[in-house]
Amino acid sequence: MAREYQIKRKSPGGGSGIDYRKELNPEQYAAVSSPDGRALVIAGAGSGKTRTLTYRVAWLLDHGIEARNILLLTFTNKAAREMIGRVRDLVAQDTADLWAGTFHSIGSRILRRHAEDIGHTRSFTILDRDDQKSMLQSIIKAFDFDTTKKRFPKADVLASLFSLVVNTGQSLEDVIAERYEYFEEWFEEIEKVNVAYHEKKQQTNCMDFDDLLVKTVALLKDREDLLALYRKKFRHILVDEFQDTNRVQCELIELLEGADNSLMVVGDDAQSIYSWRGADMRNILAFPGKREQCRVYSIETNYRSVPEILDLSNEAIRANKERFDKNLRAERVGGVMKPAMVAVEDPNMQAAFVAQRILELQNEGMELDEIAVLYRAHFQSLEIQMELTLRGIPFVITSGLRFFEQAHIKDVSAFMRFVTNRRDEVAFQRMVQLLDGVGPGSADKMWSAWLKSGWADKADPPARFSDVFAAFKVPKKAAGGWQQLGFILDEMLRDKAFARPSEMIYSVMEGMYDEYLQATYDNYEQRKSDVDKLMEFSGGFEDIMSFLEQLSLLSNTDGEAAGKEETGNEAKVTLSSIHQSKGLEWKVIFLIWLAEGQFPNGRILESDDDAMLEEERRLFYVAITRAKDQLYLLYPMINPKSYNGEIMQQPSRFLGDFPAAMVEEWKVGSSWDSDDAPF
DNA sequence: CTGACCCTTCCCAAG
DNA sequence: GAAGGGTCAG
Repeated sequence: MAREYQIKRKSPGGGSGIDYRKELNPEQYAAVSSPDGRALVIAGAGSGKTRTLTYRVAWLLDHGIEARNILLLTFTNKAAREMIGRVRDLVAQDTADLWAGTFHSIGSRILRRHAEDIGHTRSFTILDRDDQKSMLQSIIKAFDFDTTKKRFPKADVLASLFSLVVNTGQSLEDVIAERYEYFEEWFEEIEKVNVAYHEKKQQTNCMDFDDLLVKTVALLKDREDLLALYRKKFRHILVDEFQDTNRVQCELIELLEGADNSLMVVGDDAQSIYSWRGADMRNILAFPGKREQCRVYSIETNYRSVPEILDLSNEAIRANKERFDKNLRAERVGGVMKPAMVAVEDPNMQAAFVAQRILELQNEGMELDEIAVLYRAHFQSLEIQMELTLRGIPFVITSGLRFFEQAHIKDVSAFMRFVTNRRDEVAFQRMVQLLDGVGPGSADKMWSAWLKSGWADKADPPARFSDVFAAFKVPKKAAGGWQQLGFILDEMLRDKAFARPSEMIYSVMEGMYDEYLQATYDNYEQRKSDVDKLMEFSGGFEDIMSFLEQLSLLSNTDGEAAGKEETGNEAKVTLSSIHQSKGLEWKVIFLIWLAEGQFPNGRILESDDDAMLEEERRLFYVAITRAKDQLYLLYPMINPKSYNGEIMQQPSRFLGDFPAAMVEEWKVGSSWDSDDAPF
């Protein structure tokens, strides 16, 4: 295979030789070349926001700023990787010292360095939603509240509630009153659980996602020396998707910004779609007002969509009251078709239409990876998945479940978590309950024995876990497995250091987990191949701690790194929630389930909350602005599978927000191939 | 401890 | 209309 090798040319002045004026439009250039200080860039959909940010980074590097003095905050790790990759292609400077990532990953990075200062160790575990749930369940169980007269909120409800408290900065009482009023009579108990939850995280050396932000902010507030250090480090801060930052994130930015660092935030108020996790549009709306001498740039030339689609999107968002007025101008000339408005009988017809249209497009020469099907909620993709499978159309799906959150991946990593963080009770419980004959009861006893042994609190792991374990009383049935578990953990140590992540996974699989998978699941092959992918991914890591950290911070949109699909490089259709499609684009978009109660979502209609409905409309806006060339708006008239029986659906109100003349109505009829006739 | 059975809940979006 | 949680017998 030929090797591709490119020389990065350096201009005589030491700069990259980029002709910024030529490669950017005047609006983009103004933002990219902004002087030091504070700047807000309002960049409409498809206006080259990513391009602007990457060129800004290049500009800074070109003007003598060192990579280690730049902090780039993005919404997903994937976005960070892409931007850094593009910067690297642009400039000759080494970008390895540039900090780029999500708020969570940056927080995690800072906290690892100073874990001891906040009562944790460097090997703290990051809890995902599932771990939080287990921890909360055991806490609730231990309290043993009297729930005979009224039911107590479930663990995952409490997890959302506590998360909202943290992300909005409101008190527990206010959040309950505002969003969970039906739990008000449990207020005192909920507060107790919250306190116990925080204590337990501290005891077990664990942090949840929110802690990564909150504890970073607390650390910087608490320690002037560290704050000064990081302020001095991050002279230039850039923030992407600023409209979706929440209060804690904003606080972190402001702390690092200090009195004289440069801060450029980029965003689009029309694309704010995360208020439900605490995002606050006021952060972007109030940004200039809060700062002296803040420059505001507006980028309104759209390069992505044909005018037919862009005009539609401009009309669609106009129905919202809360917004900056802007008018995106299309750079592109007219396309081949108006957006299609397609009423179909039911979800099956909807799926059939999408599939058939995809095949036709493919015949016309369209690559499948230029096509996406977008929806409000993951479950709405079901019929599409089945139909595409049936017709042999390859697709990738961004499911709600992250790679790391699958049971078998979590099982394997529980071993690694426990070896590195011997206070990690959740991991311990998970690990030992894999043994035959061990359930919650014996797991509890074993954990107590482990605590009593004293090894949980020592800085170094025992030379041999098996020796420590040998003294424990275990159920007869589990004796063999228990001993084997000790040996597996021993293998994960090399003298006093840890084995490589890939060696650890190998030990777990060979030692017992492969057998467990075979005995437990009927889709053994699938799960085994996931673990293989995990092992492959782990090959890139020497250090177990950074491996585990990466794993828990990976989202499914960050995707391929953990190797979800990636078999071959065959082009595939993308199926995605609208939220996860943010920042991406395709030539053809199918937007499905445009019915009242589906999109806008039923709960939002029930709540009768204008602000939430406007966010829903912004979501619609995000969806249609993903399309470059073709847009299909689909509306199923009947929903046969709603769990209270078949119901007729009204078309989404969003379809009435623009003049009918802007779309072309497609009348869909159907015919049966004689072989497939139902009668 | 495990598996069978019944009951309730749920189907909103994610780092 | 499935799936997860709780309960009870073996």
